[in-house]
Amino acid sequence: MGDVLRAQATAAADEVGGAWPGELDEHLIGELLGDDGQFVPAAEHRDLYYSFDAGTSAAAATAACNGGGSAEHERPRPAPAVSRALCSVYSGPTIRDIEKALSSSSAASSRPPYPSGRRYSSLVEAESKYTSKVRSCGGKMPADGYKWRKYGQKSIKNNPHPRSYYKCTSSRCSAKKHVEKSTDDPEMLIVTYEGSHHHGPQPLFPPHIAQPPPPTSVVDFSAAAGAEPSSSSAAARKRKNDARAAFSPTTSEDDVDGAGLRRGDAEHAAPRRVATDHSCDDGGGSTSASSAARADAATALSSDSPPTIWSCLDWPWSQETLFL
DNA sequence: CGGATTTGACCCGCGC
DNA sequence: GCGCGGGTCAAATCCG
Repeated sequence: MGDVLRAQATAAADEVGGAWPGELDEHLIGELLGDDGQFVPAAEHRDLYYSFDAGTSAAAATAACNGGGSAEHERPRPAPAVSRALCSVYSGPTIRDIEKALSSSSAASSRPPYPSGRRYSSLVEAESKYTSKVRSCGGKMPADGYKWRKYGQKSIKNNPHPRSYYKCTSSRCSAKKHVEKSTDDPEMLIVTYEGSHHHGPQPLFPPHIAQPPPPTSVVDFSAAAGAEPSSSSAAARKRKNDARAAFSPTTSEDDVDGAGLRRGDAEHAAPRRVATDHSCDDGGGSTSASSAARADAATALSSDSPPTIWSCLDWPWSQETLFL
């Protein structure tokens, strides 16, 4: 989880400092992340995280997905292409989500940290389990920067939509999530995260996808991902490969209802259409959404986008979190 | 052929 | 103790 947090914290710092990554970033990240990589809320920086109001609503998320629109806060809106791209890339917990989770769990302290199964869940589920409502883009659930493997699907009582179960593909990572459609609003995906990511980077924009931003806004994937200090080129290569994997269309998070296309179907039905059709509602599955994200991001980053483009990333913008 | 997904079976906790 | 429901496993299947 630390990697996402680090990236978000860096983005937040960038929002304030205007430089990426800068000394402020490193300082802030250092404070945000504890020695063990766990998120440590820093009250003095709270305003940095939440310079926008609490209304990171699903409606705003949809607006972001659709390329801007009704901005409920004064923050500069992302470029439409980048907005859509990131919408398709990240849907994980927000800083606010995590802080809420930690604050709520702090009340119920002295519980084992990472529930790894239902044998523990009844005891510790409030510790590192939280639910987010994510408004899907055209029925697709955007990737959240991690690589997940679906390991089960179960029909749930009182919900016509089956629940899909995912594990993080990292071998030593116990993070899990399950995704189901809301009974009230099928456009809303209820994503329940459980456990934490213990591994390194799966950054949003690996080098093979997009040119790195200008020097003033270089995205340091190794740092942004919260990895331990780079100790070898092999580790660096692995991180890059992980980054690639994070972008690979290996999950079918959009296929929450089990009625989606198989990978090949989704990928080949219109694999490049959405790259030019700047629509969230591409109907091509997460694969195509990711392709669109990559294409848009590459376009945004390699074109005349401002160097501080990352500072106005309004991500994650489609979260309503309900902590259990 | 390796990796990811699907899906039925199985396990376990909980309520009655 | 039993049944129900949720979560996980693992073989089968699919795809690049």
